Amino acid sequence: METEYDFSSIEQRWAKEWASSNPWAAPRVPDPARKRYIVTMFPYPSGDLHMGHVEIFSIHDAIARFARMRGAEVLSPIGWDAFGLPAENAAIKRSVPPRKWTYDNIAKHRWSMERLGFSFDWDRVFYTCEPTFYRWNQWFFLRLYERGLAYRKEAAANWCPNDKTVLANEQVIQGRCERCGEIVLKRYLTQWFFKITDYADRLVDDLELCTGWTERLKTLQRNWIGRGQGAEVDFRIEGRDEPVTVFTTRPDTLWGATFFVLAPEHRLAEELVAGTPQERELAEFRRQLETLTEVDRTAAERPKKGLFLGAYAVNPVNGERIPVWVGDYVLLEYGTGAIMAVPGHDERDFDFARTYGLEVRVVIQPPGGELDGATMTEPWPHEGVMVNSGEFDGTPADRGVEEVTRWLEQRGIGRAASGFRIRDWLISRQRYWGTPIPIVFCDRCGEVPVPDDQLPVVLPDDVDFTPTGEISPLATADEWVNADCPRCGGVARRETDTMDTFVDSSWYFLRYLDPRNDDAPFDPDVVAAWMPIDQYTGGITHAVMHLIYARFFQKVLLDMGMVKDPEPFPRLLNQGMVTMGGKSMSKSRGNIVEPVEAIERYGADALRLYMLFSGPPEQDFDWPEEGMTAIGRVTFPWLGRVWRLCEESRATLDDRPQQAAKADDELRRSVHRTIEVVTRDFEELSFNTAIARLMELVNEAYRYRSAGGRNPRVTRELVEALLLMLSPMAPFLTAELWRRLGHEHPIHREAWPGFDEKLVAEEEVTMVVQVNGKVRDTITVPAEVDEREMLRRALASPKVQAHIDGREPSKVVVRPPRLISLVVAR
RNA sequence: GCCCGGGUGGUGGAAUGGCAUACACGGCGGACUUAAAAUCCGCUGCCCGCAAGGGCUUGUGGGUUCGACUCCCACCCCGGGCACCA
Repeated sequence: METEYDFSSIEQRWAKEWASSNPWAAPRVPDPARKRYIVTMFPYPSGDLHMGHVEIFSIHDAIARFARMRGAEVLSPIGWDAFGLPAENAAIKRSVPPRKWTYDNIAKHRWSMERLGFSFDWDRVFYTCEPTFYRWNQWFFLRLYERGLAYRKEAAANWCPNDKTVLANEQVIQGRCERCGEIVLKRYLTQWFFKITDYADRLVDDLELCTGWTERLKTLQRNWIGRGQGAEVDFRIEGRDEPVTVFTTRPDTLWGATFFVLAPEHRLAEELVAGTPQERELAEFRRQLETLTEVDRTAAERPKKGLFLGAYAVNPVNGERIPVWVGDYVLLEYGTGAIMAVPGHDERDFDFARTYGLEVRVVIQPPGGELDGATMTEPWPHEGVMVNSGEFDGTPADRGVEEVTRWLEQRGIGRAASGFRIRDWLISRQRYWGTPIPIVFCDRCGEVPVPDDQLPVVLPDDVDFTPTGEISPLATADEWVNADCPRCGGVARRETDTMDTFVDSSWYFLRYLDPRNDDAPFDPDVVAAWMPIDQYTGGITHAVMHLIYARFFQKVLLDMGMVKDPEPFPRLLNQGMVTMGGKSMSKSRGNIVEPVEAIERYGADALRLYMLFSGPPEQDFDWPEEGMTAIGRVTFPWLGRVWRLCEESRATLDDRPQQAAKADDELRRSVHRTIEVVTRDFEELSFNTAIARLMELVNEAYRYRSAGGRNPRVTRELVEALLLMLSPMAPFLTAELWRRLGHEHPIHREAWPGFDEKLVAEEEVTMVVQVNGKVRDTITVPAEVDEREMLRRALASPKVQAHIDGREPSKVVVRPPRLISLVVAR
């Protein structure tokens, strides 16, 4: 027997054994009834792991290990999201090639993961910066291209002057670069997009299938996609043949449209003014807008500016002639870039109308109100009854929306439609360390996709990757850029932008299932056997980036017939952030806490347990200033208690008599009750309470021993159940003690303990007696006590008598066997 | 402005409408020790009281109920998302 818990040598020995044998390899194809695919968002390798990683991997690993013990065939893979900006930035700063920097960090990550005992299937590891992975990014790009889902266009793009690349909308947070915080500028560039807007409806609708998502996350995604339901209406412009369509969520207010507004950048605007006195004014108007950043242009209090174009539109519902303006509050990218303005019932149109002296007309009267367009000081954007609207007068506005839409459809001048806030996904990046886009530009054939059999387009190694902001670094690699046109064999140049790294993370979880496939991204049959992911874990920070892109990808693959599930991760646990002083840990803030010190001082088990015990997984965890010493006060001493309990039980396992004392019996009951509750805690991913229950059990075992309890069979049962339940959270200590108990079979292959129903059922319970809603006494009663007996015992209590004071209860509520509530008149 | 999430001891946190404050940290006391550490055993929401006991308490105010941290209504505060999106 060893009284000293020598965590360091124990953990290092087991870590070494596991690293060399990969005990957690999963089968290629699982038994469908028993499969559990459990994935945690793969890390980006900058530096070592930090405490956020430790928390999420500890949660993930507890889930995986628990599932295995319950008889599931578990796949718990890991890989690295290895392309991306930080590698380049670090490389520029220290003149180390990005590849080397990345691989060095992956080595650190892997060492820490093994040292922390995470039970990943190491046979399936891959890095996204390897051609064997990214060639399939290129392959998918070509499939999207064939379907018209990947396209190139000139548009105003978000440009980060610090990172010298464009960004997707999702990577711009309040006008600033998600990565570096720099204010984002607008630049007109020709860029590649994925047509995620084609899937916007499905991305909203299928949130219904994400049953294991929090409301919070679903709201985030709904807000981001921003679906507005309404109608499209066709307006004729005087002197032009083809109509102009507008989008509105309020077709019921159509009769109140008193002018028509185009986005300043709208093509139609320049066509309308061509050759008129307004031509120069419009050019000037546009020039002034261009100097504004997105932040300034959308600033809330900025007064609206507009310009009358001298043209007129015709309102299709009443034939009225209304002036056409451009207005800086109308966005080209939303809806059709053109609106019907209803100043009586829209905040922005009202402001604009008052600024330029345009007519305000009331077509919705609020209940009891008598609005007057000439004198009202604010619009009425709420419900009411339609007026001045021809045959619809008297219709309530909410019903009017539907009825007018139907009416428009019958006349062929409008139709039901949705507008979306989400924009197509801009995937081009003017940086080096990413997947080359498999397109060449031929002088004769133009834009030509690289044929499948010429993939991968390998990222060249010796490139000056310093971003200049003018051209992509790859453009300087002449030898690489110059290529033969796949179509005509003539002179051509490669596309020099690389793909957003979120392309990699949009399907990496499918590659784990067939990681060495050289003929296809994956075998659809293998994927069908493992998918969908049974439990996904990761941070909330990816709510509108990774988690939307990956869902989009999955739906494209569904349409291609490559996968069978509409949603990749119907069950998702968003663990909270690990912060310090309320701020998220980041390199630039210098508040990153790495796990090495904790592992050295207290061990991996103590650290893992500490992260799990600190609160529910989805809650943020503020790492305390004295976090290190907290581990030394909270979980480390308790592991010592477990150690001593088990080792001492081994020393006294032999010669004691085995009479069934009452204390022995009680302890056995506690063991079985703990198994019942802890099992439920694991199922609900409530690891903090699971640990609390195990602590209680250990406390009870100590009390039993200090009261002289020594029954070897009871002690053994307790110790074994304790180790089994603790093993998913503290794998090293439990593996060691399990072996010391004499087991040949490793604990991680043991079955999760079951409990005896008869032992869990209680013989005696504490009955609570309430008088007028207040607890006045607690009485121990047999579990099968009946209502009459409960009343008899309650009334026999002197404490209860003191409060009812001889009066007859006017009402008695009995909830056998735990509660009786008496009501007496005061 | 719209939409989510949250508010419980000194601290992290626990509670299918049924003993609020489990478990743990911290604090206080005791045992062991020449002593300290480690370990083991107790006590620890607030107020009144010598005590027995009583009163109060889950952001605030109301409501439903025999009974509310939990359900309903209104409000306050904190965190997050969206926001000139027609």
